[in-house]
Amino acid sequence: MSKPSQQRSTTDQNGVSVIQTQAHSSGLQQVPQLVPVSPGGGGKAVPPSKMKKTIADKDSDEYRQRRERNNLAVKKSRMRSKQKAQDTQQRVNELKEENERLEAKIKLLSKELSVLKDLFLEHAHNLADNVQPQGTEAPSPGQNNNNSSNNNNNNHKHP
DNA sequence: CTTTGCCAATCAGGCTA
DNA sequence: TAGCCTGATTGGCAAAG
Repeated sequence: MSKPSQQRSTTDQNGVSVIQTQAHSSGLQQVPQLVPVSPGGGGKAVPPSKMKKTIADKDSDEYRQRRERNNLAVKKSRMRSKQKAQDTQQRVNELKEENERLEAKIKLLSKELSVLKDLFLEHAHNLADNVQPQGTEAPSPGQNNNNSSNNNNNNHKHP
């Protein structure tokens, strides 16, 4: 939205751009960047000794192109950073929802287990009551009851 | 106060002599 | 392997909304 802030630019038309970077009031940074500019424009590095000559050659096309590329890279980088943050937040929300679903499932299954336990215990008690009627002792181990007509009331029928 | 844009410094990885 | 090159990242600042 906002636009050029720190640069007063005069004529940015055909390569000839006079852009003056406003010195930051704080004066903390703005150390001139070493911009390698080779005479032939080959793009090759310039030895440090010659570099000083071309320091902060802010009027050069080389400089402007470099700035423009960097500005694009900055935009790209910050967009990615933003996207990553959004993705992370979305993932957090998804995991929270999944957690809630799983908690609900645990609750349901616990309830089901409780009901089944109760049924089992009730059944077990009924069995115990039928196998050992009141006032009757269990037969002694060595004494086999060979009476076939005896009706033992156990419900243990295995089909 | 937040957003947007720019600048400069620095980092990281590929390339070359 | 050292030095260079370039895109990516980061911090600071200013202006606009």
